[in-house]
Amino acid sequence: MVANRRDSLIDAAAQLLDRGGPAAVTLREVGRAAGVSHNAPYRHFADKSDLLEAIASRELERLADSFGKGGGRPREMLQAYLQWALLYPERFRLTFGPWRGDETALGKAAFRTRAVLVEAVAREQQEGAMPKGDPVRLAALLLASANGAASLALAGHLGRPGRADLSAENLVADLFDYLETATPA
Amino acid sequence: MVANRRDSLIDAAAQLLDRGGPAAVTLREVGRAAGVSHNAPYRHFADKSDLLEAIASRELERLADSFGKGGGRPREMLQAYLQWALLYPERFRLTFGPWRGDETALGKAAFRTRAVLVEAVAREQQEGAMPKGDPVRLAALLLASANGAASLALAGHLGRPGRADLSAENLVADLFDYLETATPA
DNA sequence: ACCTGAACACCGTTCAAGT
DNA sequence: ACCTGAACACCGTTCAAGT
Repeated sequence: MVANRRDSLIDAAAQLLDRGGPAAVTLREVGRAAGVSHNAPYRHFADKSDLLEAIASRELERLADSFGKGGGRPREMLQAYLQWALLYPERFRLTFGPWRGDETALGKAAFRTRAVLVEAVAREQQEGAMPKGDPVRLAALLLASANGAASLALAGHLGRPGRADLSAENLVADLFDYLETATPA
Repeated sequence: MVANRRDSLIDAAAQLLDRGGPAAVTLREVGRAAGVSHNAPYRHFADKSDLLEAIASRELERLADSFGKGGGRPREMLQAYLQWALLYPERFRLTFGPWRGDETALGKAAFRTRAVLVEAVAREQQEGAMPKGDPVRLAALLLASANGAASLALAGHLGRPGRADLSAENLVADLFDYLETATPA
């Protein structure tokens, strides 16, 4: 049942990430959790950044899969996106944080995730439920809004005492409502 | 002309941050740039996080000031926000990244920055240029969208070959256009 | 009150060596 | 091909000591 060593190292690193952020992902602790020495990971990853990148790549693949399930509507996809981000803050920050490489597995996974959303937006447009226009650009706006809403919510930049309605979910819902209003009948 | 030591330490730290991110902000280098020993900063900041928080706090104050200038319209404020974020990526990520404290100077500075935008949104609504509704919530959506657009642009999650129009500025402009269309005449 | 130098524990990475 | 243990340079933080 145990996957190959590379996968088990990614598993261990992801769990450490969830608990304490990127700083808690030390190669010594990763090795200990996987039952190997502290520099055995260097046989599978170029360095620590490469290991973190492998986590992000896996998260993007899973995100694309979750987009595929459900009714295939943009609204549901973005809500799934928010649930994932708020449930796994560190994975979210890592996945959509800055990269280094150009044409890595990460870039391809990100492209696939976006493509699923773009198709859903295009369908919605044809049904007259969203404004016309380039679906790639509209999907980018949706992703940007959800990303920012989740980021600000996690950082405590949205909430203030007595304003529980300022949630990431509500902000994204507002955006969809505005888009619906902006769609000619 | 030299400010007090605390300010000069923040200056040095901010420059190191711009060059190499939070990891490049080592207390040894900060001390060296400020002409003191590597642990003199501990007389002015509780720890490294506290020093980074001081940078973020200062950036938020400056952002609120820049919001105050110009025509006082939300569209211009958000464009100023994007320019700052794209020009100083590391300060942007630090400022809107996760915090620890609750009621620190950082929280107050963030509140002030948001308040300026909220007032501008309320004015726009009264002029019939933006949809009615809670201006706090609409301002939060604007900030979230701009934040996410800048974040994805910086991370390379927006661009792809031959799609230079997928910029943070354009996405935010699209949002303002949708909001205008969604406003009854 | 503010600063210094030494010291501690920790980390990423490299390398010679093992199977 | 994959792993280990020692070693190196570096870092955040603490502490005894100075002015």
